[in-house]
Amino acid sequence: MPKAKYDQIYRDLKEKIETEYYAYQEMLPSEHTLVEEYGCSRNTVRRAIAGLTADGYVQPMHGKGVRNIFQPIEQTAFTVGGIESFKESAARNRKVPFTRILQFAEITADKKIERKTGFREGTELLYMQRLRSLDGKPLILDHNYFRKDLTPGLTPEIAARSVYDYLEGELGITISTSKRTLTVERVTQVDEKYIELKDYNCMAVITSQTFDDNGIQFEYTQSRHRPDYFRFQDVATRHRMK
Amino acid sequence: MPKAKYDQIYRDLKEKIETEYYAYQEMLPSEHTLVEEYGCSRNTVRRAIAGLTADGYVQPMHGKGVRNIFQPIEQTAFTVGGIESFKESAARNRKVPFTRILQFAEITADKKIERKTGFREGTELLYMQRLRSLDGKPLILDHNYFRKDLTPGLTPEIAARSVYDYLEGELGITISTSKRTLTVERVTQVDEKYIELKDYNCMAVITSQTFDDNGIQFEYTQSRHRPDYFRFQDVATRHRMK
DNA sequence: GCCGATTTGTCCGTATGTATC
DNA sequence: CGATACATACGGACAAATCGG
Repeated sequence: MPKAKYDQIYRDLKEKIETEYYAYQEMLPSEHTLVEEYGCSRNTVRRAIAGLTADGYVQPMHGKGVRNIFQPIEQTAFTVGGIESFKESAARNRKVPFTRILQFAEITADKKIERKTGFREGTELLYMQRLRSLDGKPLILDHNYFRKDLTPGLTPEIAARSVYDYLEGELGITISTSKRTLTVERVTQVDEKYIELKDYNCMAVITSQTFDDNGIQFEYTQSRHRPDYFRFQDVATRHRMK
Repeated sequence: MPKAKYDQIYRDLKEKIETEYYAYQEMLPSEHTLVEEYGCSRNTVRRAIAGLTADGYVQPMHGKGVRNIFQPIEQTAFTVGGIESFKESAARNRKVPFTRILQFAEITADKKIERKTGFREGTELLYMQRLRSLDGKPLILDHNYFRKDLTPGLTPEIAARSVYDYLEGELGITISTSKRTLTVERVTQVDEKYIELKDYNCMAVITSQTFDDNGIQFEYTQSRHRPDYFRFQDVATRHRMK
């Protein structure tokens, strides 16, 4: 729970933007004004604005001001954004989540697994396969690999509820960085068996390596989504070239 | 061309990480050390490190140091990352690009286009449809909408080379933010006509709204990729909850 | 367990540069 | 040209986490 001042300002401005207290395309108050409003230094205000910029909420313009460029999004499909557990995503998308464990096993990484997951050969791993349903419809098939030594006491029961709740709540692990790759792959027999695919022959696939606050990878996941319920969102800023 | 000191340091460290001058999982020199090396203030060093953190290159650990968590990626498919023109992406993926113009027309936004693109009804637009090939293989189908008043003098000839070169070079437009949505959609007749899809019945689709440095949207693009040559990469950091 | 040294995190005040109006 | 606004940079202070003795 960050009580940092810049984070308070960040959240306050974010809410004012989301609730359209500031209109789309409107200028925010100047940094100088915000400094007086919040009773802080200019650096602190700038830090909050930097966060909103990274989120694609505002765009600072040299010499002119900071423009609100936030537009609310339509939430039809299942939208993926930052690092979230399935449970959190479901709540944000206002769906009722359900998880069914298909497999749960302890394995040791071999060369093949090393290439795929990034875990060194010989690493003790927990492997699980989970079918995720939203509002009763099976939509997502997850293949997880957790480092066993970093996730002690992880049982199928926990896996059916929320692994992240357990890791963050019980074990005190801080989840920090996730490197993700998004591809489109052919359906497998397992996909077909558990997910109603109509005539789709592809799945939207997110593979991710997740690191804790020590920079140690504790998870590798492949998450296979039914195409028509998948949506991934992102804001990019152009890096000045050369 | 940014000559900012923090950017110099950012690039220098980035290169040292990419060339494995610092090994994977190794600690970078402390901020204090870097301050002396580069002859700058601590804030400036910290700003460079913040950039590397956002890129997923390093992970700072309170009280311990900054760890290198960069791993080079295998470049088999066509990898998409930040905001890039097709030409730039092709160069980064070491492929020879070719563009064929399928359509080029001036249109006026109606209600339907407004909903899709975010451009207000009545806005004068340039619409173009382009087939992109890499190493001779047709792989990507682009549908672009540009605001006509912001992109004067844009011809089919320019569209065949690089629109971004023209906008940034000739018109002096600064491209800054892009909001992207990634979905998987069924193939259309146009897809089938121009792209060798084997038996795939889906395409990887990136839709994006791009803004200039005034926060004005000047482009809407839908970019349809052949699944087996598509790869999207991303680094996410977990926001502390509540 | 305590203490001090090291390292990163937060915040402040100020100065100067640059773009806009 | 001056006023305003954001961008960069510096230096200092204190807090919080880590580590070694």
